[in-house]
Amino acid sequence: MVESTGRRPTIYSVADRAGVSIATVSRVLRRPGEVRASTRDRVLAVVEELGYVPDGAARSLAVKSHEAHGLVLPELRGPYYADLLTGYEQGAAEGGASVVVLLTHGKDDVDLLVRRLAGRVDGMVLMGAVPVSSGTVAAVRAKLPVLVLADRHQVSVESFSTENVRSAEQLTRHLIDVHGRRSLRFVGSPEFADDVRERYAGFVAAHEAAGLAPAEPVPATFREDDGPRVASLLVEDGLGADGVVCANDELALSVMQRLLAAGVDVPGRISVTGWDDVMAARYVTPGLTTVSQPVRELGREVAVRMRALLEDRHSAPEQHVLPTRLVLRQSCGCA
Amino acid sequence: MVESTGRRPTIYSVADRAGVSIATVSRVLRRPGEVRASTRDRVLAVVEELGYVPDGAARSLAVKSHEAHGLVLPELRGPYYADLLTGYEQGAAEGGASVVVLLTHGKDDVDLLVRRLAGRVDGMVLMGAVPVSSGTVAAVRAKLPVLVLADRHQVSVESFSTENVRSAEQLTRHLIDVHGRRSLRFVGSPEFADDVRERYAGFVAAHEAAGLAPAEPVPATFREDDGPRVASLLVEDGLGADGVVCANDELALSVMQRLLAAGVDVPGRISVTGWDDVMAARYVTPGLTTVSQPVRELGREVAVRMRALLEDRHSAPEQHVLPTRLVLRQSCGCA
DNA sequence: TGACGTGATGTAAGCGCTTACGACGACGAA
DNA sequence: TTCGTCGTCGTAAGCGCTTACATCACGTCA
Repeated sequence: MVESTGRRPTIYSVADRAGVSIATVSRVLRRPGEVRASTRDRVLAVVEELGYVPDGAARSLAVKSHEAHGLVLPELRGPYYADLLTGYEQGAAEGGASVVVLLTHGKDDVDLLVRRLAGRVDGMVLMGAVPVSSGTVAAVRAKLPVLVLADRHQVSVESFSTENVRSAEQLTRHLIDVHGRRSLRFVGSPEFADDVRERYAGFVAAHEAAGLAPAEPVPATFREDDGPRVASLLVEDGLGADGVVCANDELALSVMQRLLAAGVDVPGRISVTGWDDVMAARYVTPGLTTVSQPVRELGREVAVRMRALLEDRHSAPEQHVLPTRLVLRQSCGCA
Repeated sequence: MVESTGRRPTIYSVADRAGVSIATVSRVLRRPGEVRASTRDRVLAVVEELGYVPDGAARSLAVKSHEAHGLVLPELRGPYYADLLTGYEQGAAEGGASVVVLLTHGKDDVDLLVRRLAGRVDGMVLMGAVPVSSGTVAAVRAKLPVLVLADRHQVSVESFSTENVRSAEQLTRHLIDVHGRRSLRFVGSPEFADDVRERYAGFVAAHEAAGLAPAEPVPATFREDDGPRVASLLVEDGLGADGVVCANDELALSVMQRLLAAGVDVPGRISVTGWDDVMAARYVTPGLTTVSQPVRELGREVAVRMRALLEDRHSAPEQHVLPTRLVLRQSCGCA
């Protein structure tokens, strides 16, 4: 039975009722081997009876560890962040840590929130796209290990990301070499995020290797809302383009749908590719050619690395890059 | 400049350096109005100089509040949980609380983890599908407010969910009345989760209202892996069925794709419907008829309610049900 | 001029844990 | 018998905050 009279039970109530000292109660819970079986059982019975759960804050204060990691993401749309969180949570849980998530989208005091978060966790991972000042990052880094995702700008801070440049180059070359495309457009804003920048860099590299002049990127956010605009832009363009390399699947799906709705033959007249390999990519017609990233593994590896950092603070920052995989479907022109 | 010599700064270091007592430092940070402007500035300067961030555990211990909520979900696949988390995080953040997520999938000591979590948060929301013992739920409830999602089984605990029975009935009736379907199958395991049970109940109700005999459900999980099996089952069945009501979109998309691949005319020969309105539902051909749930709002409302409970513990448990919206596309037979 | 608010700050008592250290009894060896 | 040794457990000192209360320096007002 759970007692619900008045205040919540503390280690003192348990000790009292079991006729032992609080030290013994603590030992029963943390190092059962150090206490005699008979007293252990007695204490555990009381713990069960009172429904005692040790207070995490008090424990954290005593052991000087929050047993929690912070994960700061801009939002949670699409499978990318969700998979990342899933992988990270798993990796953190393996080390007995829980993860507290902070979603910055729609909040205007991100810097304050991040600082506050820094007081409640042992380590923090920051998505590159998160709008946080470098001053805040510095302050937080001085206090605890920080890992950054999908942003290799700052060499001084350790980062994780998936490969972008070479995959984008490979994808672009596929369109040029295999499908004979000559007038490609890149959709996305390279200045918006580091990974978009890298994907565009790969796009450019493939053009240069083929002796073609790369077009300027067509600016767009990651949202599908931008699709219609981009699609009509392409159509009004008189369809000078014969291929569209989009910064992510959401954009690609939206563009492709509008193109098809406008009677444009995809991929006959124009190829469309995305990035991320979302679920919809394999259900649409034509199937969307895209790049698949090992996001879950990424999350897990970051968590594992974080745990290592927490044990051994002094190791040089490294830049980790995980490989991606080109997924050829029909939207590029493949059968 | 951030000082990184030795230990992290505490409220004592700040007080020392600013020549005030720790009480004043605390006041500067929490109730700036109560301290003279000149000392306030002096203290803030030191705070900045040392890069001081108050320790959350110590604060929690002193104020007896963790300023955090626990959110326990089975996993994070698909948009449902992600949206839920997004909405919840927003609602919690408005009250100054952060949210720590616990994903139970793949963990074998869920009960222990949930109990431990209960020691680090002020309130907890549990997804109905989470595999946690009722004993644990009782223990946690004795300690802090608990809200349950998508599971109205336990009347004693307050729950939130989206409407299922009537929407499912409406959807099924649409297939029967508008599209003249006479032999429908329900795909999903009602015993698997409470919401599936309710959706099947609506399916049955529509049949009874139309004087038809409802078929037994075709068991399936929420995963798309089950799609092929179900599809071939339907085909081997000689296509006695002329419609499939699936427990969610993932299942529906998978079934539909297999059906189409087998040369079956959807929706001509057989209707397919889902539940959730995932992104893919509006990109596939034919567009997937489904039910859209206000998941984000759900999350937010749960968070708001939790905040209310945290302030006023003694209010009777209520059962909240949010309305859903039928989204007619082409997979049911509509134009 | 002295009693008295008033505002600003310091003092100190917790909050509920963990753990180093010491006390104590039982037990085996000398 | 006496003296380690060892297993078991209690004592008490923190961990870094918040906040009730005490204190103190100033006007203010009669």
